Amino acid sequence: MPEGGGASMSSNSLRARARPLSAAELADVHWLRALRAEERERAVGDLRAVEVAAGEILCRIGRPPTHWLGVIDGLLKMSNDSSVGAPITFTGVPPGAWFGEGTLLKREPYRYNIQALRATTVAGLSQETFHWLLDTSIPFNRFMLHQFNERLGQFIAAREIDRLTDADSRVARSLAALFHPVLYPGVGGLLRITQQELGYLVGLSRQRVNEALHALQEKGCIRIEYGGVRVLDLEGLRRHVARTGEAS
DNA sequence: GCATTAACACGTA
DNA sequence: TACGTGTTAATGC
Repeated sequence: MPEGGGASMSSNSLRARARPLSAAELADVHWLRALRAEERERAVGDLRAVEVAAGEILCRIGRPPTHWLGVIDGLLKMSNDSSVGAPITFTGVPPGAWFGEGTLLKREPYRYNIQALRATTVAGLSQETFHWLLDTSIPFNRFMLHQFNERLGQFIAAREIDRLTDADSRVARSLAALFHPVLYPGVGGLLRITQQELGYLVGLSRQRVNEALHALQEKGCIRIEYGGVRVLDLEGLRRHVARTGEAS
């Protein structure tokens, strides 16, 4: 799938496809565990899930948000509007991630597109319940603070990745970011992502990503699997630096 | 020199 | 069959 483009969809059709979450899916909504019983009861009653097809755009720049969103399974990406200028993928959104609170808090339209890179299950909490939790639940606010704090760390890391010139290091650090255990607890040891998708995320060709992955596998940091990457040494990825001089 | 695109073979879901 | 991976060749900055 090329950068940008993809299927169009109204929020109405999303609403029509919404269903309650299964017990297993609810268990994957980690912030629920922090809530008090009555808060959790209301949140669970409000949560809905939708299946988003590959290429579908879940959030479109300029549209008003209606829900706080989380990835149950699959993979999304956050990007700018390709019609405005060069298409830029800002970040991948893996399982376990919850996002969109910024637009809800500011009560402003989306500033990014959120598009499914492949078939993805997305959960949504209505903005009314989101604001109710924000107004009443200290555990929920604590979770939010924690999430913001971790996000800030990711932001700094992203700046650092941008300054790295070595392609292998860029791939390593980008992978490490996607394996963030607090922001993306749903990823586990295996990240389901194709080398093509990783190329869009890092800003490299598929062939160069393939080469970088093999180099990282050689170092024992990861294991390449069909349609994904298993991380064996997260710290090694985070600290990855360009190999200094072979014999010159 | 290094990364990119294009092209192709091959293996897997 | 459709898709993802591994690899090579030609091209560009």
